Amino acid sequence: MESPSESVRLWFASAIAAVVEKKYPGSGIDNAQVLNSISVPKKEFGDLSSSIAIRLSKIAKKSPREIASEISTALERTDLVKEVLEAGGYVNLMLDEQKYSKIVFDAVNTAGKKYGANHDGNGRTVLIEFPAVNPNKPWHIGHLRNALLGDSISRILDFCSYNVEREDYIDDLGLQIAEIVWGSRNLPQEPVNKKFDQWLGEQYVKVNRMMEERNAKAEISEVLKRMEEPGTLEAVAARDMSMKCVRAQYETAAAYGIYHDVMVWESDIVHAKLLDKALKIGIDSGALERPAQGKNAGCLVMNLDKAREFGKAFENPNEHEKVIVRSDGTATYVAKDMAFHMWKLGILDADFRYANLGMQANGVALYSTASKGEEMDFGRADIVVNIIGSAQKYPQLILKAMLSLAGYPKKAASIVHVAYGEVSVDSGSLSGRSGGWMGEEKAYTADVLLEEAQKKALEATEKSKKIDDSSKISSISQEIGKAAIKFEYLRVSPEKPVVFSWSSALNFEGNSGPYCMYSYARAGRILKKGGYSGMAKRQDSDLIYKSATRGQDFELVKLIGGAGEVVKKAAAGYTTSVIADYVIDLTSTFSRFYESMHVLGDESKEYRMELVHIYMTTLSNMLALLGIGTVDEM
RNA sequence: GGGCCCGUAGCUCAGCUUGGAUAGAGCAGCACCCUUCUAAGGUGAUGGUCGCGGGUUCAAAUCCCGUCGGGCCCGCCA
Repeated sequence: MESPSESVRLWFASAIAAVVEKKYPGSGIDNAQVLNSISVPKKEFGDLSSSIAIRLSKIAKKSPREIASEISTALERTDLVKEVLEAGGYVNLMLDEQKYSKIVFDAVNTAGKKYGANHDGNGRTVLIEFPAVNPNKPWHIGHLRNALLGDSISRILDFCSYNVEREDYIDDLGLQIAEIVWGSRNLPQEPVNKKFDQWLGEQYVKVNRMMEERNAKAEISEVLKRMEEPGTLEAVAARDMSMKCVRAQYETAAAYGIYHDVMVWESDIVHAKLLDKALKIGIDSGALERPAQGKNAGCLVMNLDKAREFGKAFENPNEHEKVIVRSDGTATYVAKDMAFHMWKLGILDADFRYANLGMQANGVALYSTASKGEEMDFGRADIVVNIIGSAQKYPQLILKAMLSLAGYPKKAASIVHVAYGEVSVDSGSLSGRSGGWMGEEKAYTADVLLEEAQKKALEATEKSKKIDDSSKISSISQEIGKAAIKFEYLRVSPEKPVVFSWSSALNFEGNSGPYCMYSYARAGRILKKGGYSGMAKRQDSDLIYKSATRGQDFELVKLIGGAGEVVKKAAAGYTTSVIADYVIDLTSTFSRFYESMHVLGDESKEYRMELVHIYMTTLSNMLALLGIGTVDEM
């Protein structure tokens, strides 16, 4: 499935390559180089441009202008070609606006909600993990970055025909949970008078203070140990409390329109004995060793010197071994992660059972690993995507190196770490331990952020007095609030560190979610006023293309024709910012179009309404990839 | 000591994978545009040593080397 822009680009490349082959045989310029030389120039130069003549000039010992003009003259002409001209050494292609418009309009109308999609994934399974927040506090604005990235990347991959499994990892056996189990026995009982994750997060801050006062380290490590034994009071309490917390966190997720397919619990990984199987593979393959002497004697370690081929990170003069299993026989985090990834990639068959936790608002059931329940076929993924903070790059590298050394280099290569910069606030850290997420005036939680955004949207919607129905105002405002937040998060590339500010997170103008939604609503209104009723079914419907010009309407047509290439780029780089960027380009081009050309004015009406229609389809498809919905009016 | 990331307009960012024509948006500020399809909008002007210094190249924000500033990682923590 090629997008219109891609087809034209490929055609242009092959046409140029044919001329080059004929005029300059043996030049060494191949098709890939020609394709690479093609770009979209400023509109005064045309619609597509190739710089190949500049490259050829040295080989051919002629000026770029001479070569470009030679290529322009000899280039094959088709119906689609209006003109091919040389300018400044470039070969510039100008498309026939009527013919190309028809191609784009047909492509959008044929594909509809699938316009921009492709089959690149070919049904391969992607297991994507996000946000893996510890189950002892509400999602804060940093966790939200993870969740929104994961959600949007999932949508993009799904659009590219991957079979996407959205997985969340729940660490119910971590130190933080042990601390809160300990706290529940030592703190005075307080009633749960608010959302459970919020309540638990606040308790956790109190627990931390008390732990320090009482010097409770030894007691807590005892709790942690007992938590790992199935059936103990501690294990049951940990799981129970974690589940309540995750349920509350998932209310937040649902409010943002974020859903998962399966939760994997650390306690179930332990019970399913994944670790033993994984370690056996590690030892048998020689990836894991037992040093007889040195500081790590008695441990099971990975030899970092053997991992040098996997990156400079392992050329560390200070560390030559990574401990995988401690001398007391307990497993480190890395060990568990290795086992888990062996499961994700289908290297280990786990005896996971799954409980159906019920239908979510998106119509998909949520499953959770459990001690008993159904058998399901989660895992066995072709590609594993982990949305994890940049701080964990090194552990992720170790994981991949270890899988390679254990004999699975291809599987290791199919693990993708989408690393994102941490979100911070002026006042400091968002840590759960210190309670930094609680803020001073307003808590930095995903819940509060959404509330604030929706409050602001409600004020703006009421103020504009465009809508009468109050329930409609409320539902529209909710969408707008969500959109504002999502767009602000997803428009920046993930590695960029972010210092959170309320004013920029709640941006409603310019490059923003609400601006895009406004553009959509505005377009819809034009069609409504114009009495648009679908592409003209008349025999002579092709006549509408006579109205196409090379003005702002064609700028919009070209941009719409390029949606598919944008999606491919986003999927290839696991990045959402290219979509956001494109959407801004699209909406502002649309604004220029309708400001400069009256849609319902004259005999061009049919054509222009159809253009507005395909614009709406494209915009809504692209916004959907960011998890942003559309509204009819605002 | 070693490694990774970030540095582009006053502010927030895109562009860097794969080098190409005068480096793009938004916000703020300036001047305009609501009797004409919704002003959450549009137009115009202003604003840039692409951190800095070298190198490669016909051509560098983009590639290479060095350097400065900021952040992160390198544990028998998770």
